[in-house]
Order: sequence, then structure tokens, then C-alpha cells
Amino acid sequence: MGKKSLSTESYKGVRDFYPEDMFIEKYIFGKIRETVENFGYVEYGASPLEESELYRQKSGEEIVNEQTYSFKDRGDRDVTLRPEMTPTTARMVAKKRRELAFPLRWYSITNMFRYERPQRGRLREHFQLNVDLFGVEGIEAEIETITLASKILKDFGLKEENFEIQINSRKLLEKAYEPILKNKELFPVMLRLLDKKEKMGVDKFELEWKKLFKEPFEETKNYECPELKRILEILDKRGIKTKLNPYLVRGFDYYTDIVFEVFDTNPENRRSLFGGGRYDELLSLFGEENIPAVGFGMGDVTLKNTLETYDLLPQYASSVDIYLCIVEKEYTEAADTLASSLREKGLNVAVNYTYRKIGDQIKNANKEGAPYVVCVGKKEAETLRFELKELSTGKIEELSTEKIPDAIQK
RNA sequence: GUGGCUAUAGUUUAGUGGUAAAACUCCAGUUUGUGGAACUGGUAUCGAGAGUCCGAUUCUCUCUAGCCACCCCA
Repeated sequence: MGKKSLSTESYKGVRDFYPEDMFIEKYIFGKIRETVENFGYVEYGASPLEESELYRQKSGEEIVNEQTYSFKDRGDRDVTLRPEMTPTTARMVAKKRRELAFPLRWYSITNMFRYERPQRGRLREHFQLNVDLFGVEGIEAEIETITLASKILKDFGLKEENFEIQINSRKLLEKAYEPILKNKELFPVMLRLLDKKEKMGVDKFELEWKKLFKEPFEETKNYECPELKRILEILDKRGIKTKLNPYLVRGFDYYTDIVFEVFDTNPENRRSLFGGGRYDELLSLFGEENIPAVGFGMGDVTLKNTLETYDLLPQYASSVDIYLCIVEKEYTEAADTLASSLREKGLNVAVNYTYRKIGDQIKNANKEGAPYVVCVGKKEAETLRFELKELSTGKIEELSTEKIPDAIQK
């Protein structure tokens, strides 16, 4: 070996997925796939590399300038590892706008990169479900989207009281504060300020507000919106509790109207789980006519944290069904023959070719997490009858290629 | 980008101004065809560098890394 060993740590802020971790990821996204496809969404994908230009205009400047992995390629192009999926999705939809059938229901599960300081619930690479519904102008889109989001959480075993869905409308905010919004430029600034209201404390907030508008802050009096009300009503009727939060705005600039966000209600993990909203004007970036769209993104890190706090993650189970141990080298062929006929039956079979002591091999089978073990030696090679041992119970059943016990038949 | 905490075997943790301990794991053996047991032995330049000191893993500083909070967001 060289003098200087390489570090075994993964790169800052990204994760290695050992089989136990991958098992959880597969569980989470497997379940999500089922639910989302159940609502008629189809899966798409794209490369994590995009031209930086895609993120310059609509994502909010801070994200592109400070929070992305950006570099120049050998052809002198500015390239960025995607920090979010929506621009890519919009680009893909814009490109084939005329060929696609609307309403369009698309979902993807992709990794995202953000150059940030890692901490709980936030890494530099995370995987995210992205769900988008294009081509529905009315509140049916919001209702379906929030229903789906809620269904996903419930399918993981979360209860209604474990999470809280908050909803708001940016359009309504704009209307409510119209008198003091002298120019349009102020609106995004106001959104940011409102977003921070709870965090910064009333005094500081009112001071900032006065600086901005030269007028004292007033609670929105006529915050009445029939559409928002209707959404809340319909969702309520379906048993989905949603709360109006007049200060919810969310970070991305491209949201045009309704935004929503889901919070974990557990005091130990009380943070935003995920959110989304309506973005009706993103396609114009690509010189296309706009298409109404509602979508949300759901990250694996925060979701996993939440499921952990409610103890809703499954125990690891190996994908290996049967672990074959070979007693002596000369019985290898007999073991391989058995393995291949079991594999043909659809069972996942691993063979140990170390020829170590049978006890050690079984120990390894146990460590691997395989539920069943078969040892192949002189007796088995001659009679072609095998003993199938269930490791958790020690129970032994007879096994031959013709007769596979029900327990492991697939 | 700002701040706080931490850094000892593969892992989780003790501990001391006089070069380190335990549990589990791993490897080898007691045991050349059936595991989760027992016993024996092996495995650490105490994160890196510098300083104080007769002597530093222990005190100080710098760096690095990790965790957490802020910012922002998922």
C-alpha cells in the first residue's frame, strides 16, 4: 500500500448507501411509486447536468450563485448540477408541448445537489420525489395534489395528527396588500419578509415593514378568497385537514398562486417536510405559451427523519432467499446445479465458495441476513436431497429441485 | 457565510500531565458436515501540526473533519 491512505469517508454532505440503507431507500421510494402511480402519474427522468442558464432567472438568485455546484465544461459551457427538478420538468414539457396529452401527470425520483453546510435534514445531495400536474387551471389540481401528498404520508402509516398541511395564496397576498405595493418589484421582497415574520419576532418585523413601505404593518383584514376557502372545504370533506397560513410563501420565485407546505407535528422534529404550489408561468421562459401547473417535491432525508421519529421504518431483510454452503470443494458442481434450478424458480440464491468450516459459513449466512441455508456435501450430492434450514427458527425441511417448501416459494 | 459542541481500536464508549481500558465486531485456534455459546491470542503512531513542560493522549494555539443551531431550504 502507498504511504498515504485514502479516506474511507464519503464526500462531505453526501451519503453512502450500504445495503441496510439502500433497503430503506428502496422501501420509501417503492411505496411512493405505488401511491403516485395509483393516481395516474407516469415516471420520467433526466440527467442531473443542466446548463446553468436554466436556473438563473426563476429559482431565486441566491440558489444559483451560492448554493449550486456549477462549473465550466471543456467546451466552455456553464454547467450546474440540478438543485431542483422543476426547471428541468418545465423544459421537457415545453419542448414537447404540442405532442403531449394534457392534463399531464408526471413524476420523477431524482437526486438534487446543493452546496450547503450539512446538518440534520439537510445534505448536499438528496433524493426527491417530484410530482407535477400540467394543464389544469382550476382548483381541482391543487385538491388532487394535496390529496396525493396526504395519501403518500398516510400510506407510510402516518396519522392525520402526525402532520399538518398549511396552505396560502400568493395572488391573494398581492391583492390584500395592493394599496401599499406601489411597484411590482416590492412584491417578492414583501413575500420574503412575510415568510420570516414568525422567526424574526414582531418588533423587528414591524420595523422592517415600515422601512419598506413607510407604513405600519396591518394584518390583512379582508383576507377572503372563495377559491382558497373551497379548497379547504373540499379537502376537509375528504378527511384531509388543511390550515390556512396567511404568511406561508415558500422560497421559489416561480410560484404564482397557491402554495402549500407540510409540517411534522412531532415536537422533536417539528420542521417542514415538503411543499409545493402552483406555477403557471414557467413555460414562458422557453418561449412557449404558458401551461398551468401544480407540483410538489418530497425529499428523502426529511421524510426518513419523520418516519424514524414515528418508528415507521421496516427492519432490514436481505434480498437473498437461500444461502448455499459447500462442505468440500468437490461438491461445488452439485451446489451450482441446485442453485441454478432454484434460481429458475425465481428464488434469489447466493453460494459461498470459501470452503471454510460449515459453521462459519452458516454464521456468514446469518450475517448476510439470508433467511434459509442449504448445505451441500457428499450425502446431498449423491442423493440429490437437501435439507433446508430456516435460520430464525432452526427448523429443517426437506428440499429438492422438485419440491420447494411453500414458505419460500414465490 | 456566522456561531456552539465534539474528535481515544472496525463500532460504541471509559480514562490519565509519566506513551491507554472495556464491551461488541473482525481474524486465528480449541472443534476437518450445521450458526447465534465458552475460552485463548491478535488488532490504536489517543484526528493532523505546532507550543508549554523533564515528560502531552490529557493543558494552549492553528488546521481538518463530524454533529448541531443560524441563514436558506428539502
